[in-house]
Amino acid sequence: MATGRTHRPATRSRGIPEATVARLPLYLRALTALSERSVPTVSSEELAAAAGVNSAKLRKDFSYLGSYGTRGVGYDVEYLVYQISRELGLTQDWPVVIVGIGNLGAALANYGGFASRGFRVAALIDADPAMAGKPVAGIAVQHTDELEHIIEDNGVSIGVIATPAGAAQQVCDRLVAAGVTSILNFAPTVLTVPDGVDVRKVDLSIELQILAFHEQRKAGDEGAVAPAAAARAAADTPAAPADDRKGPDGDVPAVMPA
Amino acid sequence: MATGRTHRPATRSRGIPEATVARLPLYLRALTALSERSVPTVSSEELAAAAGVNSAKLRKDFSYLGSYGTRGVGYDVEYLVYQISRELGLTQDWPVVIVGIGNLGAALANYGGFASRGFRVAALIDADPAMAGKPVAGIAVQHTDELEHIIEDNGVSIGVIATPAGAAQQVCDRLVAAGVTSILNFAPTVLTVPDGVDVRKVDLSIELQILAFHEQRKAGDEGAVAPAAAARAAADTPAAPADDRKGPDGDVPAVMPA
DNA sequence: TCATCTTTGTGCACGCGTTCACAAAGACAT
DNA sequence: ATGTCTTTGTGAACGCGTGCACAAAGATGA
Repeated sequence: MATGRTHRPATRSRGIPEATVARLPLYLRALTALSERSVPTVSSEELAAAAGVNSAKLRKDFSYLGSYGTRGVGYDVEYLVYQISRELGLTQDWPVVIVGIGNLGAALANYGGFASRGFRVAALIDADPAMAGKPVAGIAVQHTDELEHIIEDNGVSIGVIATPAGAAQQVCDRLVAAGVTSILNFAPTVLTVPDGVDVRKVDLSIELQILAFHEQRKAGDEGAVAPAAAARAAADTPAAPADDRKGPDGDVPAVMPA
Repeated sequence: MATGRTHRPATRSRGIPEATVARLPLYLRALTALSERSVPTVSSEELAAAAGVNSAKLRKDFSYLGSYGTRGVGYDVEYLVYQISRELGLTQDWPVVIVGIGNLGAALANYGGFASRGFRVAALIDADPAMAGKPVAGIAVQHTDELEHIIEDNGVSIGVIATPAGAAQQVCDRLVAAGVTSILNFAPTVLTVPDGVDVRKVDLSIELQILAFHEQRKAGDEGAVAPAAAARAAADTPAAPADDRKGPDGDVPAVMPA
């Protein structure tokens, strides 16, 4: 099917909106699930529901790819999986290094999402000499001294930073100097990078704070009657030393009291 | 200094743009750092640089809070820390449950970001009976059977899902039924929730795929399709990680509202 | 008191993203 | 072949977020 494609939109690739790019992985996931169930085609309506978005938005997104749906029928699942994978650059193998093998780093190393689609953990790097050689997720941890070496030998262009905040910028600088041009930052810090380097950040505490904002607003709107949460939360609050203390959110937390 | 604050705008709380809310935690972090260094006041320019945003944007953001800067001087650090904390609802203590204590769940439980500002891990929950009673981050893991019990007893309104994708929706349904109205989802699935429940998702594989897209585009721009080879060519600026000073702009926050 | 200087707060314009609504395109049945 | 029915692709309008640029506000000094 879809053999006689005269030519692809090609030049269109340039202008894919950022918001659309951010949704492509979502579509890809839904499509992959359909593919595994051997569903041949899917309508924008169905796929949109599966991806949790608006169908008009989905169609517009696909239109940027030079979408190839069939009116009256829908989209060919396999074909779309291929197109999106290609567009996202997942048809090639991306070696990735993870720096900072603490709890989070180890969790990331073990995360299946890495290996599943186009990504390969090329190395795990940690500053602690005691970690060197220790296997995590089947890969021996290497010392930070090897960083530049590893990046170059493996042609790594994507790095994941899971170090404490205090070390993040320094690690970032070294990664960039060694040739990394895309960074996924889990450390709660603002990273400064030269032009041409992409940084995306994942920050748990920020996400929680945003939720807290909305949660508070809900409680206020409802006159504090909705969930039996607000009332309880206020009354309760055991011990906890003068929480006036805002720890340096950067350093590895010494497990909380309680 | 800046003591005679007469009254606050109060009613303004309603109309804070979502984009602004998402940046408040960023400002708060920068301000907290300043506070620890006992810096009394800060200008929008300085604070913006520390938070990695545009100064005009920052001023506009603060204006939604009914900002209280002093022209010709800047903002009072302590006062602003308090205002933002209050706006985000961090002056109260939010009990949080983490469901799914695998690698990621354990990492989250150990993460200092939780305890540092207004959040308290009320319980760790896992479906594996073998995990029950086992201490993680100083807290004994409880079995899923206790979920509803825990939520109610502790007045929990925020839940974190770190289970495998397959279990996420079911866990989500139970959390919501028990009274949770805000969910932070780490499972790679689209969660369906009733109106009034907020869901924010953190998805590693999506973040990586977005990076891969840009990485591929960089490589393509350079002419060849050599993944890391071309990348290195672009980043051949040797050393000098000193100060390339460039706003980390051009990239959007990691997660957007579902 | 007045002039000058710094920095905030915001009106305005612009661009991006979302959504609606519908014409065009194709499948399918007769 | 022709008509009907389904679903795509997109033009257009709208709303939100961003950044510029400047007037207003207050500090500071003479």
